[in-house]
Amino acid sequence: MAPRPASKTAIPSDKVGVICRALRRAIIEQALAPGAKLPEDSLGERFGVSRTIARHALGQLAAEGLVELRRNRIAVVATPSWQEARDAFDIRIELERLVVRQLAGKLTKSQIAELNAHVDAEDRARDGSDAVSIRLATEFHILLANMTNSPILVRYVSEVAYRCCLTLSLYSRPHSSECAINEHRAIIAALVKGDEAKVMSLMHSHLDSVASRALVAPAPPRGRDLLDILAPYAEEGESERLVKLPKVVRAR
Amino acid sequence: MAPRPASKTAIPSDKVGVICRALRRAIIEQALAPGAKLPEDSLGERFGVSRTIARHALGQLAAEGLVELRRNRIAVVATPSWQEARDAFDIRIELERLVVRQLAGKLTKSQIAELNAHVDAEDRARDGSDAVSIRLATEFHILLANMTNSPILVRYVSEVAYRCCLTLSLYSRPHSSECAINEHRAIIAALVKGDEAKVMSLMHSHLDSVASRALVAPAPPRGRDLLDILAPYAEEGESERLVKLPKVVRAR
DNA sequence: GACCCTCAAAGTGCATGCAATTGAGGCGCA
DNA sequence: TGCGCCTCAATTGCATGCACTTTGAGGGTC
Repeated sequence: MAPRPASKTAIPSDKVGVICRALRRAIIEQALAPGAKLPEDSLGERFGVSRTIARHALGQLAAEGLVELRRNRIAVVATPSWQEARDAFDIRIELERLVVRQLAGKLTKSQIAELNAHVDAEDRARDGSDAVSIRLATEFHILLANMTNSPILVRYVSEVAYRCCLTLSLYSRPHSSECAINEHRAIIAALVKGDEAKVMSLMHSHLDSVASRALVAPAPPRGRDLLDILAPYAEEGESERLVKLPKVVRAR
Repeated sequence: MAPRPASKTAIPSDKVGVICRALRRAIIEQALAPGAKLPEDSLGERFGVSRTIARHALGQLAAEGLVELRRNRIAVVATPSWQEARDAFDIRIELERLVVRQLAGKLTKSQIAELNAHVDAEDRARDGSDAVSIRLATEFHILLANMTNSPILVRYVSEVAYRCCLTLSLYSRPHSSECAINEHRAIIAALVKGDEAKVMSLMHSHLDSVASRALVAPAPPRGRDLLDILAPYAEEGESERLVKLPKVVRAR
């Protein structure tokens, strides 16, 4: 075995998990934009593991919908269609309504404190980069899900929240997020008060407004394949011609 | 609804996918009961691939919650706790309400025919093994999800349905499923009629009744670790003692 | 100048090999 | 007999190697 550089391997390494978490975070902070290439060996080299492990991590992320795997091709950060984005938000709304329904009136003092602290952090980050704001906002929802103590719910909410985050980076215009922060505070308040119906409706309208602020037009383009971008402009029956446009247009 | 481009989520049509599908099916038909061991090399040998591939498949199934992966230990078919089963059903109810909401009044003739044909198949299988009935019932729900043309929704519904199926094999007593079949027919009828509210409530009560028929008592035991079974019987403060019981009791 | 053909470089698909960990049976001891 | 330690086969964790596929750059042709 290759001489391992003094790493404290006494702990269960879980290298795949490490890579997954790193990539997830990079993706939702838009350090890795949709369409970015993720070659196995670069990944392996970057994280000090073999291609085998990098590959395994990519497989997991693909199952979560954050990465697209095509046979014999380099993996890329997923580029969800507008419709998929809309679907993801629809699912998310239902799941998070479930979260707050389970949580209403059941939060402990320390949980409430934790939530408030998180929103405070969101507040402080308002002047920072959009990417960080988006990540914090997403993490607020995941924090909530965690408090349900339902591993399944946590997993689904996290996954779908990450996906939504990814779509935001594709379809969203630069937005101000103050309102979102206030909505988070309102949700906490309703949770504490224990008003189940109220908090479900708050969560619903919160996510709905995030979605509709973000997914304004079904006009996608950024980072997508030129062919896809041009498709809607093709006249009826012209698709054949489009495919054969000169190289420069077909370029990726 | 406008015809949506078919899912491009055909991830790997390769060997990993084949193994995953085979194992999923074996698990929901209870050919592989919860707790059953899944050694990488047996799997590889059985499917004519190397351990690498078998391992990858196990990773995917673990991400779906059908398999439990413990470091340096043989993978086993998952044994969800009673609470996890309940959580899975709760999530499933919300997701499937979403499915029928999207589908109400929008089914094509051929889709309706397909659904009816499936329920007929369920009917015919009523005399067969319980395992097949359960699988067919599950596949009815997945068939519905497929008709939404939302890859994300399909994936989540499938996953959670498989999980529920798995829990049925753990906690359910032998049950008669005629009522379930009739409920399926009622759902189709309401879908055709386009009564959104009605079909959502039908789906809700259908799944709720399946869940409550199945998850009767929070008393689990089959196939679980002895320690877990004995845990509730431990007196306060005795847990320490329990852990140190002689080997024969700790046996798995 | 645009097209097409060829081919090497880059990258994936998968099997295999070796080290590390586990747990089950065997041996000694009370 | 019963309990604990020790050892070894079984099994996983991971890296590496080889074959195959895709990519895209260069050069020849019209």
